Amino acid sequence: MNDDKNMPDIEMLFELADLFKVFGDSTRLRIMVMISDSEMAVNDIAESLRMEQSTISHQLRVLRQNKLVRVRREGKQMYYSLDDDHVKKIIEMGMDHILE
Amino acid sequence: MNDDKNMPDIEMLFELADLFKVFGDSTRLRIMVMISDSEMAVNDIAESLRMEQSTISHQLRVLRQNKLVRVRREGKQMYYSLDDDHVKKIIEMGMDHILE
DNA sequence: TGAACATGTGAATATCTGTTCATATGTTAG
DNA sequence: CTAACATATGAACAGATATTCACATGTTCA
Repeated sequence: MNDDKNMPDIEMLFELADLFKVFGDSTRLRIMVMISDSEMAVNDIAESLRMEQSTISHQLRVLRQNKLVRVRREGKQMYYSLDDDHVKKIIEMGMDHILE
Repeated sequence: MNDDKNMPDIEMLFELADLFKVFGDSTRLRIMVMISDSEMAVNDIAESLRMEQSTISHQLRVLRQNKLVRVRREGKQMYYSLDDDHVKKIIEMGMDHILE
C-alpha cells in the first residue's frame, strides 16, 4: 500500500542520516555551539572543553568533511567557525523539541 | 577567554546530542518519513522497508522513548505516527542543508 | 636553518549501536 | 480456552565510532 514512491529518495535519506549523525555527538555539538558566535582556534576549543587537542582536531575534520564549519588560517593557528546559518537553525530546532 | 557561560547548558547539549542521534540512523529516518503522512502498523512498515519486524519494533521503541512518535492500538495492531510537526521540520531543515 | 609552537593524522582500543534469532506478551476469533 | 496473529523484548554478535597516544606536517621567528 505504502511504498517508496512520493517520498524522499532513499539515497537522500541515507545522506540525511549521515548528516544527523554528525550532530549526534556531544563533543561535536559543543564545538559547534562554541564557535557559533565567534571563530576559535583549535587549542582554545580544546582548552575550553578540557579535552585533548587531538580529539578536537579529529572532530573538526568530521565537521569540515560535512561542510558544517569554515576554516581560516592565521599564522600557526586555524580559526574555525560555523559555515552556515542552517547549522544554527538545525540546532535551534532540536532545542525547541527538547524544551517543549 | 571563551568559557561555558552564555551558552546552552552543558546538560542540554548532551540531551540534544541524544536527540540528533535518534535522527542519525537511516532505518529510523525512513520509518519517520514513512509515517509522516499517515499512521502505519508495525508489520506494514517492516514489509515496506523489507526489514525484520523485530528490527522495526526495536527502532520504534527508540522513537517512542524520545517522544518522536505516537502509538494507537487497534485490535492486534499498533499504529504509529509522527508525534509532532517539530519532527518534520527538523527533517526538512536537514534536507535543506543537503540540497543547498 | 633550527627550535618552538599549532594543528593534523594513523593505529590501537574500548565502548556503543543496529540487527538477528528466539521467544515472550498481548489480542482476537472460534 | 486455544490457535493464530501482531508486536515487544532479551541476549548475542558484528560493525561503527570516539578517544588516546605517538608522531607527522606546517608555520613563525630568531
